[in-house]
Amino acid sequence: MPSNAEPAPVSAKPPVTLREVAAAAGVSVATASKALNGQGRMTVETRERIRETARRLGFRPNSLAQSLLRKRSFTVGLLTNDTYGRFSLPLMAGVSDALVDKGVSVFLCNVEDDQRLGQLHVEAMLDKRVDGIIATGKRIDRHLPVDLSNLRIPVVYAFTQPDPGAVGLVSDDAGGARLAVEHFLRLGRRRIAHVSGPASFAVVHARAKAWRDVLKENGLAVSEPLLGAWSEGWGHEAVEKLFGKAGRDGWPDAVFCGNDQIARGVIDALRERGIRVPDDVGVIGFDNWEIVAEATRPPLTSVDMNLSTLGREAGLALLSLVDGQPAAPGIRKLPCRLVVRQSCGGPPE
Amino acid sequence: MPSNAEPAPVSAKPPVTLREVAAAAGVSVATASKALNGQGRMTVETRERIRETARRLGFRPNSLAQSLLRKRSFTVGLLTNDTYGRFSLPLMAGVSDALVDKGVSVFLCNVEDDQRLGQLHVEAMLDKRVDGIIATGKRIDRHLPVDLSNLRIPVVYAFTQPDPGAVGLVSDDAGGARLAVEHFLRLGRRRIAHVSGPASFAVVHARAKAWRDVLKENGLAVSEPLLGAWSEGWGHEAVEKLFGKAGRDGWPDAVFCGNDQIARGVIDALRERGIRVPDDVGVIGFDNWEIVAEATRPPLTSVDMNLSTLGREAGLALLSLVDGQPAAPGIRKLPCRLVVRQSCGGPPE
DNA sequence: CGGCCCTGAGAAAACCTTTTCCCAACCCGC
DNA sequence: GCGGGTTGGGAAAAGGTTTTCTCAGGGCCG
Repeated sequence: MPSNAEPAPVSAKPPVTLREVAAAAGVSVATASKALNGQGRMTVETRERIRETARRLGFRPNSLAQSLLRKRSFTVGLLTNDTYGRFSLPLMAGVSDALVDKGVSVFLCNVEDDQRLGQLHVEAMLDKRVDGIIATGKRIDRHLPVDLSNLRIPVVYAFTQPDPGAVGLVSDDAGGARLAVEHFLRLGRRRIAHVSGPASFAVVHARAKAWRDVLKENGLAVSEPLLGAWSEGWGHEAVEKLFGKAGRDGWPDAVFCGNDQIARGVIDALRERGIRVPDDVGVIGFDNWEIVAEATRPPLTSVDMNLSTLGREAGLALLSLVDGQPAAPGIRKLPCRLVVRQSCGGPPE
Repeated sequence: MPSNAEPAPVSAKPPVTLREVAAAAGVSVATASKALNGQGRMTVETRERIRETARRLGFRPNSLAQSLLRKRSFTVGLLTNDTYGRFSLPLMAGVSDALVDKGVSVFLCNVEDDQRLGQLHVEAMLDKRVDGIIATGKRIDRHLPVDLSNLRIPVVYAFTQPDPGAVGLVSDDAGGARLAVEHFLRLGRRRIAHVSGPASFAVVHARAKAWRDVLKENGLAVSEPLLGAWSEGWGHEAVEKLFGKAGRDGWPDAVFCGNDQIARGVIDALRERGIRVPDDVGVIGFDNWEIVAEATRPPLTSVDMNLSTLGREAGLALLSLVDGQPAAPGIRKLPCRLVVRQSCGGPPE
């Protein structure tokens, strides 16, 4: 039973093709193509007439057809296994932002830690003829569960362990740690403890080494870092270890934490003990996870890894690789940035 | 000066085409295509020979060419303006997971709140002939800064305000609030306060209304909800308002919070006042942001909006729209789920 | 006035796959 | 032996664009 007052379908008419534009302008498709791309030779009038016709008809070239011919799809794949963490999102946004302006779109590929899923996504990308792939992870020292080593298209690794000989971008963790410790030193702090995550993370060692190096360079006593978990709970425990012993003289006057959650735990635990932050002890975190850093009391000074810049750089690096520019393989470290809030206080008077 | 010991290029050889497979198998491309797709008629031997040849050569059909012909690209666009929040990530992962198995890839489009960026991305999607678009936001009651209303391809809205007449999926905030309040009631709590976010958010009212409704249905006294910000700080303030007045008798024995950060603030503030959670007061949050919910002391019972399920459903809904199945327009609400931890205690003895 | 070059534009191939139509050969029954 | 049906497989068009080649006409120089 046909309905007689059906609303117009949402507009099923197919997109305008170049052929239609050419017909409407009274030229051949070849000429139309050249007119729109600024190629070939023709009178200014012809070119303008075609352009105007295309505009009037709302012509937009079919990317699929273009890609098929040019062997460039203006598309890249973004692999990640960090779908619940907070690292990948700014990174992905950075990639996307860097590329959208160049007309390149990004396929989101969530591979978790699942080999099958990784395989599936990589094959889908290859079939769709992406121009390149960016691999991203939640850990700088771990591989994604996929083999990207013989892919015939360029690959850039961002915030994850690259294949040997590939180009990788990571944050400069040691530099970030330096930033923090040197900030403490500038403020006159001298007994700077370090509380960080599990020893199984490479960044833990990189940051700890930088912390120790800066202390040594400044002729200060060096102790062992306290390694535990990436959690608030561990921050509490660490405070117990550091400030549990009697004798205020042995207490640190600054704590550099491996991430913001630990720092949060440290600050809370210090307050519960009646130790003032920043007056008695300064605290610096890592990651600059704003929602945590701004909720601590006082707000937390923290090292920002500039992940969206990292993503942006990764996108641009991939693009130049796609354009055939050879890139120096190896790992490029991007600087961190210290975001100063109120957990370190000012210089001593 | 040509180098004489150059390492072999990473393998610049182009992918195997169907034509090559056909030639290798000694048949025409038509036959090869039919053999691989299970179409047409030919002897079992021919079919197997072609398949074997394709396998041996590592043939993979060019999606671009297929898409061009079939007028289906097996790609969809995912628009979001929540690149730093925690809502979009599980949602995006859900979409991606639901689609990858169907061979559909997802374009990530970060539009922030930028009209230009939105326009850019939508045009790129259209040019790339996506089969459909999923629009996602960080707020259920706000539009994305793009017009998706006359697009000739299907659009599904997930966790954002849909256009009238479009299909939208959101979480059932009222249902979620019910879950929380009824849980309190089952545990014997009777004086249940509600602390939530800014009145400018629609969800604040939806949840508050459900809270009030459940109380009324159970013949309990109803007060005004405390509306403020989505922050820990507001949780602290709210505790001051609720528990500042003398007279322990007037105090609530449960607080239902509009999100986990508020709940965190509430729990911390209660502890600072020496009020025990859950013994004296039960607390429930919203969002089930694990990293927060598990860090509160005690760990926080919270309402989970099942965002990855929401994403999955959005993906499937879009797919069936793309397949031409008409979908009932309007907003579909997906149930929430209460994740019980330790901030509510057991039933009273 | 003839040859040459330049200009403006079109025809056709190419990209890779799918699908429709077609054809030759073979088998069967009469 | 011949018409009709079936079987196995190929030719060609289609999808939308880009690019190379070709070509006709006109202007210029000698």
